Amino acid sequence: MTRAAQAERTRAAILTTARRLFATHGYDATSLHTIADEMDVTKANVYYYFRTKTAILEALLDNSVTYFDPLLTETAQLKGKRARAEHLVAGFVDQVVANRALSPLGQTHPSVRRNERINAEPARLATTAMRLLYGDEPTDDQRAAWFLASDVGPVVAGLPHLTHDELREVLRRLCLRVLRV
Amino acid sequence: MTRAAQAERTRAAILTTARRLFATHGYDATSLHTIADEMDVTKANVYYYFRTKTAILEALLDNSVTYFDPLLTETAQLKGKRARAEHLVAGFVDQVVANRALSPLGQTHPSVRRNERINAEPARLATTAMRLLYGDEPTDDQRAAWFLASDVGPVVAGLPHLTHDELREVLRRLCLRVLRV
DNA sequence: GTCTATAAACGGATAGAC
DNA sequence: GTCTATCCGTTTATAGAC
Repeated sequence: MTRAAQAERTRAAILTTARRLFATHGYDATSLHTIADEMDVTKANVYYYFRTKTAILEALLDNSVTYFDPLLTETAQLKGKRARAEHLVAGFVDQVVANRALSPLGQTHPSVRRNERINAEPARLATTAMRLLYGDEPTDDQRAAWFLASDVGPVVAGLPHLTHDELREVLRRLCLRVLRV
Repeated sequence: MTRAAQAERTRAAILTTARRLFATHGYDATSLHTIADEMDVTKANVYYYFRTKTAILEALLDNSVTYFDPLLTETAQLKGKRARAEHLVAGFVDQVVANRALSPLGQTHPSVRRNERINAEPARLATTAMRLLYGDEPTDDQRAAWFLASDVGPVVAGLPHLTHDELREVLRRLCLRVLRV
C-alpha cells in the first residue's frame, strides 16, 4: 500500500472510530487516548491528522453538511409540501439508518451547540429545511415539530432489535406524522 | 439560621446549580469547581454534601423519579387511552416547563445512559408509561413514538422566545399528536 | 459547615527520534 | 507515518485547620 493510501485509511479510521465513541459516550467523555487505543495507534498519531480534538468534530459535521446540502437542493425542486416532506424525510432517515450503530451527532449535543463556528452550518441547514416544509414564516407548532423530528437519536437507541428495513419504515412514518402539522 | 437549615439550603443550592450547568454545558463539561464557584463556595464544601460527582447526578434523577411516580399512579386510575395520554402528557409537560431554563436531564444523556445503576429507575418508569398508553405489547411504532415524545429537550431549546404558557400549549399538542398513533 | 492546601490521575497538545 | 517521552493545565477527590 502506498503511503498516501495508508494516510487516507488512517484518517478515515479516526473519523469512524471517533464518531462511534462520540455517539456512545458523548464528545466530552471521549478522550483522544481512547480513540487511539480503540484503533491500535498512539495519541500522537491521531494528532498527526487532526491538530485538535475540535477539528475531529468539525470534520464529522462537515460530512453531514456534505450529505444534506444536495438533499435540500433536490427537495426544493419538488412542488407541494407533501412531496417535499416525503423526500426530505426519506433522505434524512436513510442517512440515520446507514449510520445506525454510530447514531447521529445532532445540533442538540452540547459540544456542538457551544461552539459558534461549528454550530453555524447545521443551524443554516435547519432553517432552510423549515422553509421548504412550511414557507417563510413557520408557526411555533411547526418549528417545534421540526426540532423534535430532527432528533431521532433516542428512537434509534430504543429499538435496537429492528432490522434496518424495519427501522427505516418506522422512522419514516414517525417523522412524517410529526412534521405534517 | 440553624446549622441544619443552612445545610439544607446549601445542599439544595448545589442541586439547583448543578442541574442548570449540566443542562447548559453537559454533565462532562461541568466541573465541580465551576459548580462551586457559581454559588460562591469552595469545591471542598460541595464534597461535604456529595461524595462524588456521580452522586449529584443520582440525586437529580431521584428528584425526577419522585415526581413521575405519583403521576403514573394517577394515570393508571383513569379509564380510556385518550384520557390517560392527556393526563400523562399534561403532567410531563408541566414538569418540563417548570424546569425550562434548566432543561430536562433525560435518559438520553450519555452520562445517564452509561451508568447502569443510574439508568435503571428511569427505564422502569418508561416501561410503565408505555403500558399505560399502549397495553402490554406496544407495537414498534408505538414504542418509537414514546421514545421521541419523552425527549423534548431540543424543542425547548429551539423555542426560547415563547412564554411559559405558550410553550406548555405547544408541547402538549405536539406530544399528544406524536403519542396517539 | 466551610475553608486552604495538596495529592493523584487524566486530558489535550507538542518535540523529536525512527 | 508512527512512535516514545514529556509538558502543563484541569479535574476528581481527600486531609486537616478553623
